[in-house]
Amino acid sequence: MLTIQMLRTEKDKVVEGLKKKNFSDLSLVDTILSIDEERRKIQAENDDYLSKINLASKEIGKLMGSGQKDAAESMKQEVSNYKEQSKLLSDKLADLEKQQHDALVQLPNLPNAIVPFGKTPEENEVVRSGNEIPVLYNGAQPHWELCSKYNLINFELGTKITGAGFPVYINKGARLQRALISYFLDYNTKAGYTEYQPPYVVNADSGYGTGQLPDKEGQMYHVGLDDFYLIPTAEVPLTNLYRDELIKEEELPIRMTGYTPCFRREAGSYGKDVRGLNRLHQFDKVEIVHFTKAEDSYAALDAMVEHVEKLVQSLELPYRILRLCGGDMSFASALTYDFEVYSTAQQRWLEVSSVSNFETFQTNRMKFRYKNGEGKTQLVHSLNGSSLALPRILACLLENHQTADGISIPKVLQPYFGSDLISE
RNA sequence: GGAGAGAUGGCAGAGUGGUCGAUUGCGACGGUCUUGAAAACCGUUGUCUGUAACAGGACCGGGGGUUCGAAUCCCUCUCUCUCCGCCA
Repeated sequence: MLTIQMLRTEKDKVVEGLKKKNFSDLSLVDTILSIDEERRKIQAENDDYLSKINLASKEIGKLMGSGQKDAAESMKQEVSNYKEQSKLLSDKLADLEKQQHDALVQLPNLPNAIVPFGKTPEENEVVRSGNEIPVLYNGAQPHWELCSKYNLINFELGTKITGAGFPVYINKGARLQRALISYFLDYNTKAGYTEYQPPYVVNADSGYGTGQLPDKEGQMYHVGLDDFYLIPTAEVPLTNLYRDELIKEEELPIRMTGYTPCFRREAGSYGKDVRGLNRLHQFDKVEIVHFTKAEDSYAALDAMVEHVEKLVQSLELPYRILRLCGGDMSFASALTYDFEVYSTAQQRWLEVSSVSNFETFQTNRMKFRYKNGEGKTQLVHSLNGSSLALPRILACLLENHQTADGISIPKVLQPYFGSDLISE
């Protein structure tokens, strides 16, 4: 969430940013500021009463000690008056604090200056693209046909044991997926990311920390008996590792990578969007998370984009990188680059990674801070990205690398997969 | 799952109703001494809120209560440790 200090000192900038993000309820800013003003006024009044109570209590202690019971009794009477006043004010204060917080979390992050104006995905900017779109042989098929032709993934079996959107990977399909995960993790750790295996289930505090809760509650699977949530992405457990931490400047930057399954309810999706591997309720993903000092986060974002780009390039898939426009960006992001690979048989672009700088939006809510050289505490900047989401990569590998003889495996994967071809 | 013990500042660890936001040690930072370093000695060293700046206020795992006054007493939740049981 945005800091109240920013709203107070840079209101115009905030409003301008919210407009770019197509946030409609701009009056919320004034509402928050007036709550804040009231809140501070009440707090000052209440603190004054508390101060009087503290002083009087010390005085009573002294009076009791010197045997002046009558004087002590009359002061007790005085204190109880103060306490009544203070009780009223502190109830009001708690209410105002809650109002302010509830309103503040509704404001999205402000977009960076280079974020394009726009409302829809069509207005995203293509930054660059790479690898040629292949010309497929006559008789090429979409990936779901290839999955059953080579017995790689069985969608019906998943439907039987769980439901739609939970595919079963079999034989070479399972092996290819495992090869991709190992390759991605090795690629990330070689670049300096530390590998983590976090829990796949998190508590509500973690959900709040990264912003899935309260608004996107319906997107996560909830384990009611224990009040846990299945993670929708490794970003949630990895980023929350540093919730409520205060670290030294020298500990930054922190770079983490982790492979996890991801669980998403995807309520309301339908049609060609969910065909085959396009959109699933459970899928695998390797994530990278980066924490930096404030002044380093945009250089870190560029480095992450370049890192993911080289990874996609190495898979020999046609791709493009988009800079998302204000209206298409996520709630928490200040700047996002999406990676899409081209699904040649479906003739559409599929998103396989989204790399974002959240600046202090997540860390403010999480209270993740560091002490800078001058001994001042500052909010850490957080960034994350996928590297990469598995199913759509798998789909595009199958479709783009299919030949009449079978599916050829990109060079970088061959050591992990153990072969250069999937054939019947 | 059963029984017991515990949770205090970056870490260790005192503190069982008032002068405790908290003894002390370690660590860290600054200084003296030294050619330099170590040692020794002196000093500083939590977070949040609030203010123009002071002041003021809150915080001893979370929440609630008793009291004029709570780290200290009571209730409750969470977590950790020890023993027993079960188990990949």
